Amino acid sequence: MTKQLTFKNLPHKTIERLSQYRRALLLCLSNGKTHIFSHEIAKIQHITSVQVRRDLMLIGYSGTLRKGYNIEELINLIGNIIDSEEGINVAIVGMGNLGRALINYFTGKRHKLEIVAGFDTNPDKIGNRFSGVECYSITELNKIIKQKDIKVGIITVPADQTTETAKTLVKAGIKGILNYTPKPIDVPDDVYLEEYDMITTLEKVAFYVKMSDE
Amino acid sequence: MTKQLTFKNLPHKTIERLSQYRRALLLCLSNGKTHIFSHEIAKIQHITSVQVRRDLMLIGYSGTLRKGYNIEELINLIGNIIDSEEGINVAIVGMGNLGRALINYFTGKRHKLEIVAGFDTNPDKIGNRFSGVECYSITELNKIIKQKDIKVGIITVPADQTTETAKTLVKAGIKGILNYTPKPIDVPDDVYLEEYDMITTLEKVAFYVKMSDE
DNA sequence: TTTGCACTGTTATAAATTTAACAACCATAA
DNA sequence: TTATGGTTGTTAAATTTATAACAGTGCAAA
Repeated sequence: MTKQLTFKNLPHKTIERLSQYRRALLLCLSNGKTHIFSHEIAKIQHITSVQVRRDLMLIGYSGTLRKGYNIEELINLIGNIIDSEEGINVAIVGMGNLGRALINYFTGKRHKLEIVAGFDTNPDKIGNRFSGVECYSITELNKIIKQKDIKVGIITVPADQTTETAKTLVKAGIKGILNYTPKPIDVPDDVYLEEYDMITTLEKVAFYVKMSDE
Repeated sequence: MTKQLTFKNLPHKTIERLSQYRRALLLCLSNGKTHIFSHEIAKIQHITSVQVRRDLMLIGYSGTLRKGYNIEELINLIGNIIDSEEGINVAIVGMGNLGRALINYFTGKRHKLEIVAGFDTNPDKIGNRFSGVECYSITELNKIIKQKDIKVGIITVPADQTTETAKTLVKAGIKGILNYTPKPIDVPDDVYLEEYDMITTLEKVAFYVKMSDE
């Protein structure tokens, strides 16, 4: 009869929104705000206040009537849910523009989630650091992944190297893969896979723009 | 009683999958294949064959029993649905790593969808070409958008410039925006907006990796 | 022929997700 | 004191999306 103690069955979309709420809340906090209403969060995220309240209900957080939610408390709670206590190490395979862009985005922002290695085949890149992240040869991938206890791999290699890269990562014992190439990959069931295809998204935007014309 | 002639109410997810089917089909075609079964498409995309058949039903395409779908025909049909006949011009605002990565991805691949301009504030970039795309000063944005009839804008600027960039694009009359910064933006109802946040996705992967441990 | 099989196309059902509806609460003002 | 208004938390309904079930079809083998 007690509240759930694990968060294993939170809806996927709720997990995504929690991450977004946290980012928005951190910004509010840095602006000196201490409390926030559900409709304020909703406005920022382009969703309804009901959805916000429902998500917070699912994680068992209660606000104060007419005062809203305590921003700091909520940030901490979301952290307890989505972060791993001991932190998770991440590697980027493919240090081209996209790989380096991702490193810039992340570096120094999420202390519980750190990019600790980059990999590439280009000898000019190997040995260098990009925003503080060292680039290794892909031939060392297996070794480094184990050495640094890397659990998540981001694939940003050219499309034709995607399949091979994924295999290498899986063989090295990676637990989660985020594939940014347009080529879908196959992974064993025990590896969590998320794929995002920028071309698809742009084509979708173009489609709805076209539709609005007709 | 006739079949639908417009595709305005295709599910959003179907639109996304159509784009992905096409990409997979183009690859198959270049490998010399002429026909494909629903379960083959499904395997590539990590979905079920039912879903594939359902999507194709929605767009009114019929395959041949025991022979599958004609790849070339299907590619053309998908093109008729999601592409705009006269093509759509796209601009990228923010020619950092991410912007340049996107240009590399797209250039020369989608003839009905072309990146025709980049914008930045950095004087070192302005006037240069990146993978054939010229970089203009952001002060010229309004002029160039109209001159080149650009309908879609991709935002890849640093987070703190996001809001301003979005405003500028909207004011210039853009019809669709794809926002890759972690900062949500507001746009009028007649502008189609798609936001994608790389940090959220990585945090999601990390969450499910953490969960699989517990 | 006939039977079985491997597909497609479609309708029916289920699952996931969002939205609506509303009771409960309490600060404030009349 | 009593009403008003704004906000939370929760249950119910609607919508969207995915899955299952199955009829229909025609090739291939017996």
